[in-house]
Amino acid sequence: MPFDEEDVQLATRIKALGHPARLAIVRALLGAPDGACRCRDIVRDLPLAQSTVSQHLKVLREAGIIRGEIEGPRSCYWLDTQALAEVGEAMGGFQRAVAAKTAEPVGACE
Amino acid sequence: MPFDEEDVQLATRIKALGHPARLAIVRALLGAPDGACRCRDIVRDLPLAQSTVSQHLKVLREAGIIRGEIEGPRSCYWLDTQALAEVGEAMGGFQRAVAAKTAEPVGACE
DNA sequence: AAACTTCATCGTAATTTTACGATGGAGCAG
DNA sequence: CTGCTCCATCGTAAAATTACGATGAAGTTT
Repeated sequence: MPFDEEDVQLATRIKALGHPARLAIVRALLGAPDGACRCRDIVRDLPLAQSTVSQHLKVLREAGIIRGEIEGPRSCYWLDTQALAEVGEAMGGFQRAVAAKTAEPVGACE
Repeated sequence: MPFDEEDVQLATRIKALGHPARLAIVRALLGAPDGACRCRDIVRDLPLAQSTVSQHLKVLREAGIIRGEIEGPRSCYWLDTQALAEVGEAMGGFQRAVAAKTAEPVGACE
């Protein structure tokens, strides 16, 4: 895959967020009143089997979006705020570029 | 898939952006000096077969990120600025929520 | 010790994604 | 009309994703 290494990582992170369940997980982590943890609650709130949720957590972990401590029974996850902010930054860049363009509509098309 | 319809659409759009090639396509469209079009140039700039690029364009089109006119030879694509801005907005929301949290670090974990 | 809860992981299956070459349609150039 | 370029689509194949249930490890409770 001849693509920029940095782009591949960004794409991986974006892709990790591209699933309703994982979106829900990130929101749950964001909304956690304590620092950021949680886990069995996530399973309880999602309409998915426990093993499937665990798998989604793994995807997010491998993409670097979240971090986790897997000690014994109660595991614990929290957001990698840096990584999430980086993705947000990239998207914000798109949004800003789009805003700058919206003045000049389509242009050369036919 | 018992998920909120709105979340499914958002996830689909995010997912569509989660591939280096499609990221490159969006950037090319953003960087186009004319309004927004282009097509053979995209193929030329990507290290992928023409049919593969066409498929990526289809993914972006079906996710609502881009729109296109497929008249005869020179097809033409442009960004759905609204849709892209919406994704950016959702991500920006994450970024902002993260920024509000960064003061209070981890919290309840062990 | 025995039972229970909380998870990660494994095995499995169905579906989707990714990528290519081949094919064929549509317009343009000769 | 013939050939050319541009591109969507089809057929195909390999790999990844998504989702379950089953299993078993690691603490906790009784």
